[in-house]
Amino acid sequence: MSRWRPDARERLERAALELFAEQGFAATTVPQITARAGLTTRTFFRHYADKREVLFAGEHELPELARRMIAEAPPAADPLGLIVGALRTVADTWFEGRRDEVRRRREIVRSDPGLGERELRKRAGICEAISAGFRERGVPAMTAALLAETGVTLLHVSIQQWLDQDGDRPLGHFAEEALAALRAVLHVPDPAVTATGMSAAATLTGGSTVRSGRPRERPRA
Amino acid sequence: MSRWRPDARERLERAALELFAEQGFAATTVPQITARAGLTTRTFFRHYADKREVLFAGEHELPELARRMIAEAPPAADPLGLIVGALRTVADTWFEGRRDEVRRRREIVRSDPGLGERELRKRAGICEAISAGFRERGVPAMTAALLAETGVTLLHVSIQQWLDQDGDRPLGHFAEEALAALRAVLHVPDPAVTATGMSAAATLTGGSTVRSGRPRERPRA
DNA sequence: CACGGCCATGACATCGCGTGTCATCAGGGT
DNA sequence: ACCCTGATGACACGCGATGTCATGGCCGTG
Repeated sequence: MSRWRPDARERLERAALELFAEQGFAATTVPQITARAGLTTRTFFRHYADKREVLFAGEHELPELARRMIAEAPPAADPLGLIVGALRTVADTWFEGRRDEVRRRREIVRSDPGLGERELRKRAGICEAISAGFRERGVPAMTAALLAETGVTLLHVSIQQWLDQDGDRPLGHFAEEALAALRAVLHVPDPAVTATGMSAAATLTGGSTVRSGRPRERPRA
Repeated sequence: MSRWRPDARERLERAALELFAEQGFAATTVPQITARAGLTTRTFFRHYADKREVLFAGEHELPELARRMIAEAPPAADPLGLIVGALRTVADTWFEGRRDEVRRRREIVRSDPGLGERELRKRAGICEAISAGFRERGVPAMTAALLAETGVTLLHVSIQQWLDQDGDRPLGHFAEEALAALRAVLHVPDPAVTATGMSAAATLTGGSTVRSGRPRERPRA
């Protein structure tokens, strides 16, 4: 272990984080990162598929972990219970106590559309894994997909509230609140009002041209 | 109208679609597209922010349309009714009758991770627009976000089933089925079964090292 | 009808990302 | 001692994406 310092990935991630915070993601080049880490550009791309990926390292196992959490749970457990339990576990073991760090990360991701896309892809990967886990327990495909999407949505929505709050209510509280709100909103057996909503939507859609106009030169970052 | 043929965008999109179908998205270069369209590379990027965007042209107004559909509906309408109505409208006016076309598009998007990311971003944009529409009607932020995510999820899940089916049930049927399934799944009390799910999750999470392993050189397209 | 601004496009240059390829050099097993 | 493995450096290169300037129809104005 004399020729190369053994912590290449750690150095790369640290350097990238620093530079992204200092001068933004788009303005930071890979050579800058590798220079600060004492490595070469080629080495960077041996560790990360692209420049964005350096921000999402460490989450690579989440899909597989999520799938196992769902698939290997006791056979008798009901699906929603699994979602709620997983939500609580993730909230406690992954997020709680790291709020400022998560906030800083969110700021970086928000600053660049490309990073946002990558984040969405990661979420979709976890979602698909959860869905697969449910299918392994015999849950029909559509129900499995809905359970997975709902779980991921509940976590995402509650995380946003958790990060935006002024106080310091734990993430779990927001998750419970989100589930309660979702339930409240879906229990609506009022066909008359539903019909009103339909007609309104149809009115707005019917008369408007759906395809027209063109964007000019796009205002990029 | 003699110096330039006036349908630059149409030609670009047609050429891009053809080339993507012929030789794949990644293997197609922008110069190839512009050559077939009789234009230059620079012109391509005047119309589309990046190579992927040429596949998503025409959806640019969807977020604004969605926001208006929600925000400008009759004040008395209940939120879920709006979602259901919008779902039905979109299913009938946007998707119905285009199943093969939508299938082909899905195949292209599936073939490239970058296209998948862009698709997710578009979905997220529509979701945020719907959420904004609900907030304009006074719906609390968390509820608005949940409604929007739920609506988009229902549409997405039902579209997948609709595309995968052998028969030709209309998309609306799948949407109704999805809503019913989501309700059924959420219509569960919170007994001790939740604790079972929790313990299983905790067991799986507790003992495993969360950060380890590294991907080798990634297998790109 | 002539002038001039507007705007879409062409032509050119350039930067950074991402990849293929080969050489180099540690450690470990035989 | 030998070779294999595996991580890294060094170099080249193609393509995506952008800035800048030139060109020349279109259209409004006087």
